[in-house]
Amino acid sequence: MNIGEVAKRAGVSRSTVSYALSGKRPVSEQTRRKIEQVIADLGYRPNASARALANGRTSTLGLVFPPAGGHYTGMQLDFIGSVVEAASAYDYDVTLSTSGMDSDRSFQRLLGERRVDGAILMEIRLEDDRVDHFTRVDFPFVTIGRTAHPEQTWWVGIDHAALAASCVRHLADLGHRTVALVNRPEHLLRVGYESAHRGLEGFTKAAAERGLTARTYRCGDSAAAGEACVAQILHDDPTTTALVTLNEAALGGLYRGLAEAGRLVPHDFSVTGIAAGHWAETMTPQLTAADVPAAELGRLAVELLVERLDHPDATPRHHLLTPPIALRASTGPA
Amino acid sequence: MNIGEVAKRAGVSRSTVSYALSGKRPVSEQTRRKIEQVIADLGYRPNASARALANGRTSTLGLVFPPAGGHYTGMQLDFIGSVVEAASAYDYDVTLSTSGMDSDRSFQRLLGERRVDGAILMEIRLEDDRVDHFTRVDFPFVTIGRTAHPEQTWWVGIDHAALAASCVRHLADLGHRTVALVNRPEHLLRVGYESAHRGLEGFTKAAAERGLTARTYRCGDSAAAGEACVAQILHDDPTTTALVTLNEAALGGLYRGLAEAGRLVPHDFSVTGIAAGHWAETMTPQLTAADVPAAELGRLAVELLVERLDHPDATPRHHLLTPPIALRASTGPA
DNA sequence: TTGAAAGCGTTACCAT
DNA sequence: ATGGTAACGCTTTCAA
Repeated sequence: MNIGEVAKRAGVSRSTVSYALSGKRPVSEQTRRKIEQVIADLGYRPNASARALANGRTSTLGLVFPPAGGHYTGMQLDFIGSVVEAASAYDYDVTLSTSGMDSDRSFQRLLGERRVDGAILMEIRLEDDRVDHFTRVDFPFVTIGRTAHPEQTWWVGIDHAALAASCVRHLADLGHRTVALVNRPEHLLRVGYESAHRGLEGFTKAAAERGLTARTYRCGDSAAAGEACVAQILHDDPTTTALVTLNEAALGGLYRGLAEAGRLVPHDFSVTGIAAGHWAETMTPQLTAADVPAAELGRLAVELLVERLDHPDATPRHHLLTPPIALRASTGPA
Repeated sequence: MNIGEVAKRAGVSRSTVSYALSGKRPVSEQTRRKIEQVIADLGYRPNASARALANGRTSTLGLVFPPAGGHYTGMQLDFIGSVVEAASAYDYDVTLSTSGMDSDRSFQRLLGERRVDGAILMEIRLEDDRVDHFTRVDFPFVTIGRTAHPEQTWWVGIDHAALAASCVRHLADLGHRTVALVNRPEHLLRVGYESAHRGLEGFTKAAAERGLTARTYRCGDSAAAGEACVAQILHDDPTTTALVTLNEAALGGLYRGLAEAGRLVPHDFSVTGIAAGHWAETMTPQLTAADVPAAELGRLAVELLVERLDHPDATPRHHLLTPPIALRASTGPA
């Protein structure tokens, strides 16, 4: 059941069928109906590979996210889901590629073999070789997150610095004087992970502005690491009364560590940070946090990429989101 | 930079280049080296669309998972990640498709336009029209989870009935006499969601065998719903001393509800269920639970699918996993 | 308004 | 061991 078969049964040429389908050339009402009839009877659908070969576009987007090993966060799943749904609305498929560096196998396949028309990159680093590579070969892409020099690139992101800063100010307003930052793991900072660096920067700056005593910690992406991290914080400075976390996966462990140290949240100790909204709500007490609008970011990324694909010479655009802190139950007066 | 260009520069024909690449026909050592040289210089990679058109295979697998709306669970992300990684090891890409029913748009695209060679279906229902559809059109697929009649199909899954039953027995062994089941939401049961039904079945049967008083509840996939569910459970029968949950997303709410009711876990009340391991560990106290080996399931699903694609007439195979309960800190003597 | 035919970049069969 | 060429199924230009 290819286009030739449809043409034969409808008594027209293949080109007429093609035009009837695409509407790029007028087709008489009569033949159009005849063709539609045959198509419905046969259940014909044009072959995607042939179509891709003919017009040089695959109607597929690549979504590049880092390999497992490190656990995935809830945020990442929300991104993936929203990207797939948004892409589907524009008639694009999404193929996944796990890749940390531009040397990855599946990453090279997507690009080299032209399996996708464009790509969305997650988990951006300040200096990102994947971004450099895409830019160098002029391949259309949008990043979720931004590099150190995002001027000429297309991206969506949240303002981690502003978010971390507003967490600090929120704590300062409540009277806290000694605070800690629970960041992502050491190795992510070392490779220049954007959110970890910008969050750290915002935290540090805001703490200085408010004259707070501030310490920063790197913490593994697990409950166990979070628990250990709290112990360290309280050991280093027992007068600490609040923390800001950029580490979603450690959150449960942070709570547990505080409980073990006999610090009641929010009475004796305040916790806040950046996290996915529904995750923040599973905690007890519910986490006062800047909710990452992952679904919206995914949708915006797709919209930008589609726009870029439709207008290859458009000037780069971006969206920087600064969601407000959702006040819940994990922070209180010092 | 297509195969013709390579051929020209190497001074051979296109077919020779093709055979040098695929190894399906002997090529003299000399020309092979010359060709490889040119390929390296040009950075040539065969075009995936052309290749797919020529040999009728896309080297892409479809991964069908349900649309958002209901939040995704941690398990689902683990599946996705492991499927992508395993597929990559077999040189397959993975394209995602959100679909609840066989009528979905992106689902139809994947199938109808032959964008994928085979598919992996998640979130299986006992009577699943997607499975029926795939079977009817003889499209190669593997399900994560199994239908009511899985005899002639390829699948991987976990034995939810056995897992729920062993949770019940664990509680009975601890002396609990009145227990509750926190299941997935009403609408999922109504559409015949496998894990919810089989879990319910295993729970009910095991409770009867041990002569326990048992009640079952349907609970929304959120912390708030979990909180409400616990309130209901304790209202319906205040003598309830333990619960089994199939609902990962509600877990945080269940703990909160118990705390609000003044029931200390595990001292006054035991909680157990089926969940992803690292999720179970973020809870305080850590959840004693049957850990779903999501990563392993994803890998096995890919292996089965690849096998099926390589041997179209092989007889259906499957893997039924029954992970043991990991004893943590949320259960204790009645 | 429609048809014929030349691509798109591979693969694989048929020759030599 | 290698080359020529007809597929694969679609789009689009050129003609009528």
